[in-house]
Amino acid sequence: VAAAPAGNRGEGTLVARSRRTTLLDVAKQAGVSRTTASYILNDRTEQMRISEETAARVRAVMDELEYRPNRNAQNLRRAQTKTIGVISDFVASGAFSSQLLRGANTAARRHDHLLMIGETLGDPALETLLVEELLDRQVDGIIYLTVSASTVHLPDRLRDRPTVLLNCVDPNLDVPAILPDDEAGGRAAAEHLLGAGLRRDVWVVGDAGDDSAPAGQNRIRGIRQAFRDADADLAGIIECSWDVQPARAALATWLDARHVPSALICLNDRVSLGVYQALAARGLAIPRDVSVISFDGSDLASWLDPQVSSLALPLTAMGDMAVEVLLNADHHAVGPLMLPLLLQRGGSVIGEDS
Amino acid sequence: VAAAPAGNRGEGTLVARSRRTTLLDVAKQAGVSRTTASYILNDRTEQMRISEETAARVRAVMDELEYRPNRNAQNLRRAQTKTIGVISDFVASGAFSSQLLRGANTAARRHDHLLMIGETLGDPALETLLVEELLDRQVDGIIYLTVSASTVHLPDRLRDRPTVLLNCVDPNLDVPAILPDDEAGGRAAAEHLLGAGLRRDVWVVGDAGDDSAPAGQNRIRGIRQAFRDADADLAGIIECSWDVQPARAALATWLDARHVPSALICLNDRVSLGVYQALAARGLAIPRDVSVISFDGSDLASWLDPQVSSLALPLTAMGDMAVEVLLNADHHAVGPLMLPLLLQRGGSVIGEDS
DNA sequence: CTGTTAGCGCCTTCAG
DNA sequence: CTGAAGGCGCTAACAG
Repeated sequence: VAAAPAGNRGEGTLVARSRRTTLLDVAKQAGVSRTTASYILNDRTEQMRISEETAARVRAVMDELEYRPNRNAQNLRRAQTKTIGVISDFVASGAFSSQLLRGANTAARRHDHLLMIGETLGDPALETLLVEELLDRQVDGIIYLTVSASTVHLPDRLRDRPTVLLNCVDPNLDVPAILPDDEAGGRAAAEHLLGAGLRRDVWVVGDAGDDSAPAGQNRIRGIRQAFRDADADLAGIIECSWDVQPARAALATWLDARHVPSALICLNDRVSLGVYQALAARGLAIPRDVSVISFDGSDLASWLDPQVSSLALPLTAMGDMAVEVLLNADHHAVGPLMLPLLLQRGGSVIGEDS
Repeated sequence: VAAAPAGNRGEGTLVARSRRTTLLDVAKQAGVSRTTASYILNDRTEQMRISEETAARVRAVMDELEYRPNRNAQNLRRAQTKTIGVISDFVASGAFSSQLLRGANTAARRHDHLLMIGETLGDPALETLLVEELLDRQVDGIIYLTVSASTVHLPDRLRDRPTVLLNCVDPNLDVPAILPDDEAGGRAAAEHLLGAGLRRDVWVVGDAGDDSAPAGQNRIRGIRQAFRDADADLAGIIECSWDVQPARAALATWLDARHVPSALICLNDRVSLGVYQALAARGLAIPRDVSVISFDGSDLASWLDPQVSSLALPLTAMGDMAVEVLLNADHHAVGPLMLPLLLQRGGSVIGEDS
């Protein structure tokens, strides 16, 4: 017995787990043919006119034996894996991508799929590698997700595979893409202020960004539209990058040089935090002295005091839709699909009851 | 020819993608046997005494034909998949789990593995289902990750599979677990204050939590130890749950009833934000009037003004280590493995230069 | 180094 | 409903 081990693991590095029960085992145990068992396993009893009782019997045996089909065998045979690949630049960038993932995950579950993720960390070489890897594994489709830059260049290998862009677009719009409707969001934000009677001396905080990240431009365009439609005037833009410290600093110097505005539209929630800090340092109260409205609808929005009203990105819905589009192969419906931002009310706009 | 289609897609729903090049194609093209090609593919040329030149030739053909091995076939044959399953309760809960995932992901890459993730949303039924699903797919191991409760009951199906617990432990400590060393972190936090001469009137903000989430207890224990060792006294604990509003409210009422403390130890960064808000409302300056130190080292810590000094959880390192332990099958090294928290300096403690 | 043979577990004709 | 047969693409043992 002591000498046995060397012999019985002749199968290279193969794990010696006790052989799993196979479909043949089930068939034998139930006294039917492997063929029949297979049909029952795949719920194709009707086509083959298999009686309900034998089907039931076989299923009982499957339960009893705790039979589980070998996914790898199925995969090999069917050349598909009930798996969706996700290529993402930064999975770890906060709740942002996480929520997209959650949406995708639950939708995938609905269709009996699982997600396989690869994080590229913005490295093109790593991206190529991960795409290959995913394709090798015969994923049924790929979701290309990005958090930072919104305009991307889709890897060639994906051109002829089922692919959906999530939170980004490709210059040649020949692939379905799921995006937030920032322009409509901008309109909604502005209309919310206008509805509260804030028609003048309203400023945007944050810069428009460049073409590769058009969210800012779109939001601002929507804001301008709404003001124009209401015959009101957007006072201007206080330029700063979209983060806490820059916003804090920019608003502080701006307040030194100017006056107290009636309302501020912050291009994201982090900017809002900076704005809150700068206003607090001046002893200005929100919303009594200044109203604030924001974008993103992240946790941070609800942490501010008072909570900032924010147009929430439909992240989970976007992730969800990405999977649906991918699996329903509505590849005819190419081009961007825009989901609306939803106003998440806080108490940062005058007249609001939080 | 017009009648052909009905016949040639007899293979059910099988996708009709032009047949990929197979290992046999490569072998033929290179004028060697399939066997040889296989050995070369798997870098086992030495064992089989295959000449360098034929190996090179075959590899050249592989490149030329853009040959990629069929992972499903390999998987079936080898009964392993170079894939790691991740079971997580809430992937979408902020940067927290995301960073764990990032660490795991890069480590997996190092070993040529990919991650497959299942989010249970805290639902036991869904958890069971996902575990089955992952096991069906023959993942080489599973990382069981949790964000909320730290003490979990590992699904039975995982007992006899390679498994690593990430950020949690199982009551029967028979499975490797990766955890942050909160007690040492607590000591470090306290020592940082003590080193700044803050020896009295130091309060903890946040409650200890229950046994299922021992982070609070551990941090507090560490804090007490350090104070005891320094012959100083921890003044007490201001109880509140670990979130912004509760902390803000608790500290506000506490300040009403008491006095201005010399320093506050916040049990996480969200509590710090609440504390900052309450102090600001009283016109108290940080760190001039009150010093603050915190735990987690999240983005939020760097957003505060001044940045709060925080003991950062080693999240990516934890994710990384989880994969390493899993793949190196150091399953002998069972029981918890604790990684240290690192002080991330802000400017919230008196005498610190931010 | 080659060729053969065998099989991983499953799915799908096709002829009973 | 059955049984036989073929094959997905790759790996491995074995006898040349």
